[in-house]
Amino acid sequence: WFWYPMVCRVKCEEPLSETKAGYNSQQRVQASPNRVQSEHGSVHSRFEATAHEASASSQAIVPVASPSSEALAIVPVCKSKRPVIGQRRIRRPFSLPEVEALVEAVEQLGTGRWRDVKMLAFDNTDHRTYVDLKDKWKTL
DNA sequence: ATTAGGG
DNA sequence: CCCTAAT
Repeated sequence: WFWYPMVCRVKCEEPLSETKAGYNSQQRVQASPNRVQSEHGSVHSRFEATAHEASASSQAIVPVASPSSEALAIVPVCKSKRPVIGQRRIRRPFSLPEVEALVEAVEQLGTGRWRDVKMLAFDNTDHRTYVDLKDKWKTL
């Protein structure tokens, strides 16, 4: 017996139709009601998920009788088809106060310093990352 | 971790 | 919002 190393690069992804197709769609089914969208966590969990997907290749050491070629079959390691942790964040239209805060922050810091903008006007708003602020400015 | 832009 | 090449 040999401990034959096999590297599975099967990415756990859903059909494009379900994931990307449209968070714009009105009928977009909201996240399962059981997962409370606490203002916290949702942001970080997304990052963790991203970091995980980045190295989506999971390795596994599998025992095999002989180094024959047929023993190299690739077997999916991912079980759950839809990891809850990787859920796309729910849509949250910017409120008028948020827009004002963003504008005022940019007036002082200017563009290109979204990290500081976030720190200045959205330091205690977990669901808005500096990338979100940058995107919002783009929209405005 | 941030920036900067396209997806 | 997401994804990600460059920094």
